Amino acid sequence: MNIFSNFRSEIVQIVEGLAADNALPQALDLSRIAVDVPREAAFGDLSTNAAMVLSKPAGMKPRDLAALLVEKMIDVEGVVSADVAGPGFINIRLEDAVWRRCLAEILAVGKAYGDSDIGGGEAVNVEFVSANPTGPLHIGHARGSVFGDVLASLFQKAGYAVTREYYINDAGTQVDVLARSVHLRYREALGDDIGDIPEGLYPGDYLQPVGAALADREGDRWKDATEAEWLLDIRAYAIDAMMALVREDLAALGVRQDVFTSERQLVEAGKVDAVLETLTGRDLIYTGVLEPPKGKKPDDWEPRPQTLFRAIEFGDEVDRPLKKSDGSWTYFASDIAYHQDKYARGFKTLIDVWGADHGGYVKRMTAATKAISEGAATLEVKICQIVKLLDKGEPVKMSKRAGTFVTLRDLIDEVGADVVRFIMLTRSNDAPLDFDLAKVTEQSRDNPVFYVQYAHARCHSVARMAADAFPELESRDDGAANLELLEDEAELALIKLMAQWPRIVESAAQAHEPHRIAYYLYDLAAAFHGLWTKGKEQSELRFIVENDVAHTAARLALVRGVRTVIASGLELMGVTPVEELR
RNA sequence: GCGCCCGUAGCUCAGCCGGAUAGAGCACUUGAUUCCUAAUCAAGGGGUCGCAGGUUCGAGUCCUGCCGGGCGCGCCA
Repeated sequence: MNIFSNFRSEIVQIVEGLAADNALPQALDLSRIAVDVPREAAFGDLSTNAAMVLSKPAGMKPRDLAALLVEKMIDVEGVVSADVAGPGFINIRLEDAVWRRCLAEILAVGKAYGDSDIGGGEAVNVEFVSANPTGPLHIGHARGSVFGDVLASLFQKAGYAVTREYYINDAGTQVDVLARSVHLRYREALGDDIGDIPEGLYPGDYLQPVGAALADREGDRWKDATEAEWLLDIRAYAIDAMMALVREDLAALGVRQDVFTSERQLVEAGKVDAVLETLTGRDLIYTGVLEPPKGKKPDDWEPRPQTLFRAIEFGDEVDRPLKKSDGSWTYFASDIAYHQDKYARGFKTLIDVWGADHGGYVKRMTAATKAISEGAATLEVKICQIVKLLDKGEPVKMSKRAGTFVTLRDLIDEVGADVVRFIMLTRSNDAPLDFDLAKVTEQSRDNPVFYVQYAHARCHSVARMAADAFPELESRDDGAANLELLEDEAELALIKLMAQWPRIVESAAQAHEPHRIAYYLYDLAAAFHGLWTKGKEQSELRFIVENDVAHTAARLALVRGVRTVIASGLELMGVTPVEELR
């Protein structure tokens, strides 16, 4: 049940009824009608802009049209009053019973509350992380990982058929560098003195065990061999080892992707040649010479004929190169094939989650997606801005050589996966994020993870205390509670906030903004903490009322509702709701 | 030089398809604890929503120009 969308349907029916009676024109555009929560609780429970958005096409003054609508609205089930306000808003007040029924529904459906079918089972592909298989994930990957994972969960809860996907960039020059780095570690494991890691190779310690395992398995057969002899084998081995590392890191963060697509396999299966042949057939690929970028001309710039994709025709600024000078495909070329592959697998809605440093790449990829699907598929790229790692307000030095940790795994070991996940969603993806190691484990209102978890734990605490005070309540289910005993404004306000959960889920899914979940949970936690303290100041409002099983049962039902919604939200974020804080 | 993102309270940031008197936390001031976890709560001060135009019944939100910060800009991914 979603009170807001239900009521919107009522309004639409009223307008259509008036049109049928010729009191309003036929075929009005009703799409802009919205039902919201008024800014001030004093205005009422719901408000709608219907009269204002329809006034012009209806040829009526907003307030006159509002008055017409109000006449019908007061007859709607559950409505206490409907009033015209301001420029033509209609404020609606609902019977308390409506809100109590809402609570009853939350208790009945549990964590499924908030599930929606607006997705209609539509297939959505969310590609995220897609880090190069050259090392463990670092803190920068953490944000994209959590963002993509929770966005996918949101789609699921909103009724879409989601695929979580990881693109393995195992075909470029980076993985050759990886292979050489591993060969060095392999020789090291066999006793060679390798000295300092040469410039241009990966220096990380994490390659030592990879080299050692290789030495164990293969002996010294490649020790003094030429690169041509070992490159393919060691590269394949190293990529597998790195992907195993990445999967472990993702698992530690609670992320599990459905599909891993290998760039190399796309290339070897001829998918790149195929898609580019198709585009060539449509005259979207040509050989031309690009202008150097103005104002920032690379030192070694020289005009050169290149194989180019007509990205300009699809909204990009310049046409984009597809081939390197050595004849191999650019990353862009194989990425076109990859997106074509996703489209061919039936996805018309594609989402890519990228880091801020890839922002300059968005237009060409959306252009290419339009081209390969001939406009049938849309790609939306979500850019996650950088994460600034701090400790007590001071930036943490990100030296690879120094002991300061930078990997995702170290971060998880330090503060826990739940904290990492929650904090990564406390900002819009467009805004840079400060991740302060000291602050995120602090137990204060300033730390949203703690604040929300504390509210959830308090809900459990009340239940534990109540079980002692009223053992007979344990065997009773919430359905037996008389919710009419919930009369205080603060109690009803809490239910009204919970009633917003389904629309929060829907709007966050539609806007592709998982951070709204975190903000909502913070608000709900604040309302709950407020009611708690109110009970300290007015003892008749305490959840557990001495010698009054009925009131206690009703309030326990309310608390269970809060707990359900918070737990539902936390689980959507992939965060474990805790029952006790220590 | 061009493109993308950002600019909202002293600081860090929310603000849903344009909607009513722009919100939260921190910091500051004051108050609440024999009592379900005070790890919390209540109240108060604090704003030219970067600047200037435009569209609209209505703009923090949309459009244009400018200013400031970040990221990126042919054969890295």
